Amino acid sequence: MTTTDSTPPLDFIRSIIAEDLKKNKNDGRVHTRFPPEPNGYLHIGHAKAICLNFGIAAENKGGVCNLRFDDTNPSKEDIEYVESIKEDVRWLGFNWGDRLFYASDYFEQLYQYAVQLIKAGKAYVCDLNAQQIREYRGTLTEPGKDSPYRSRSVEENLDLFERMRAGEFEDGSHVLRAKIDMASPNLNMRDPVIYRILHAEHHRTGNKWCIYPMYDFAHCLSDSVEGITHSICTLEFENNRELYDWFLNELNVESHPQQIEFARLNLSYTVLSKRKLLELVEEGYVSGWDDPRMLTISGLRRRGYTPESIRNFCERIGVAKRDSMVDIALLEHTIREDLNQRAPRVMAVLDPLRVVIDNYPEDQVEEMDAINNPEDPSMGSRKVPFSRVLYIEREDFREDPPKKFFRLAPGREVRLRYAYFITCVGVVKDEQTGEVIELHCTYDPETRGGDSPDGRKVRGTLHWVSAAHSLKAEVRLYDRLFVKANPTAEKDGPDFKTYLNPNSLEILTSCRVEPSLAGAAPGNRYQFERRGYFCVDSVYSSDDALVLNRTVSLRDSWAKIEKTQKKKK
RNA sequence: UGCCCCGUGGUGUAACGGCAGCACACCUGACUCUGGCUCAGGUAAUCGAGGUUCGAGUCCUUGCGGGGCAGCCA
Repeated sequence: MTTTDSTPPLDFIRSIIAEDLKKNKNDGRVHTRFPPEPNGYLHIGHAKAICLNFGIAAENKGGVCNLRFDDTNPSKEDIEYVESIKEDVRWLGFNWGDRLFYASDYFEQLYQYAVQLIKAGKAYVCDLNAQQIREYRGTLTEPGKDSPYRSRSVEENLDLFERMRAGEFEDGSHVLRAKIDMASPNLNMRDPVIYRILHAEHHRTGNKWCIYPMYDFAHCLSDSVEGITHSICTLEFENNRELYDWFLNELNVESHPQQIEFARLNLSYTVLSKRKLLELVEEGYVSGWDDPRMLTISGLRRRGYTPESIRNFCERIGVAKRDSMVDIALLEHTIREDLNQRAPRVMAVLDPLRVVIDNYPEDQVEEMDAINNPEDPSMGSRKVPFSRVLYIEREDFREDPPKKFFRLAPGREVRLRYAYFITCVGVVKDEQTGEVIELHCTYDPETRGGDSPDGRKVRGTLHWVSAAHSLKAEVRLYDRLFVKANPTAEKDGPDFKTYLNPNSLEILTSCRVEPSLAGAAPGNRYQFERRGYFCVDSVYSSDDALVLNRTVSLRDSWAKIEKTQKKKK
């Protein structure tokens, strides 16, 4: 096949938009919006929506994307959330320019739309309480019945609605409802509530209002007011689309956006619903919204993820209508891929084992040349001090090495990266516990820099630090938050928190890192050679106490070999 | 049980009605001063049954399976 054009295939939403553009629908405009409710922190699922909406705007000439806060329920919302959302969207690399909006900006306008609906005989004030409304709504299989207040006169409705606004009534005593069809097979169309009384202080409008519009009413009209062309939302709003269109048709607005639904993101071994995340925060299972184990944007940021890696992830998972569960391994892949290119390499020993080089001069210190990033020569090199007493990783020594173990063992020679070949000549153990507490080795002075002039090869290369020169550090290792791929799978199963991974956080307090990490700033990212990617924690780390988070481990084929070896036994 | 939506390798996603592709994961091998990276290769999929058609993952019918909807939440 001859490929004349190499444009990547479009997802179904971008295809719709491309078609619209071809037909010059909306005068060729593309205008999207990202409309979070400020009632929690953004997570990786929101990142998908953000990348979609801002991405589509950016891909199309003249396209723009609004940031709009859907703040119609003051009882759940807070200014803390709007600030964090703005920060997160910005951090992800998107810019809403001067297009920052709030549904609360439109409260007066929305009220007038409601009045218009009443005047058209398409809305009425209902005095039924919540319980009664539910009963009158009918069920999935049975039609509902009309509210006794459905036939109030326009005048009476106008009067009542005005008094609702004026604060004459208590919460719950009246609602404004759209007059549609109590027998509709779509429950959303059975005279939905569009305004409720809520004597609550709003984070932006204060006490100006005591009635607030419902989502279905506010959202379509906010979209319309802003001139949105494509209103992209998640699948659970599919049944709301009929209502979305109903309001815009009845009110005869000039701008009628098209609602398009896509499947929200599910990720294995975690939960991604605001309610559940909030539960984890409030009940203390994690340290906060930005706990590095949380798949919130702020958690991922603190964990060491880059915006690029997250955007890349969102691009690769695609957009479709099918319910799916993305493998967390793909997220881990995208951050490894990014950090492999940009993270400076450094040597750090997480679980130190003391090594004495018996034939190395007591007071000698050599500065070894180490490459900062083999993937990027422009990052140069640095000096790493080498001396007689070193630390290596405890797991890099086995007194009785299994098959295919290429690291240090009694009598075996390995390379210390950028330094010398060493051979293990002695093992010192704790007399009580039998634990190995120190190794004695000899080095071959001819192998300085890591190569042997006689062409001798070694199978293993270990990372190390000089005991006297290394810095102490605390390292936090994170594992998946849940032990089950889908902790919420069973409908009537146990609470999702029963599947919490008890070992999702491991704190190592006696780590040793090479001296070049002195003064490392919060947020700095490194590759600890042979261990993984780490970043300086933005909360706990300080000048005199380094704390690093493991973003993700390196791929570890030895761990796989060892695992299959154990299985065979 | 009413209405709406969705079924393509293990996972995610492509394929004007015309050779089922890509990525992750997994398994080999090569290379390597990171058991990393890179490179080469491999295993593996159209939910079932009918129908339309020269030809169906794609269109139609139907069955099965999954998800959503009965907030004065969004």
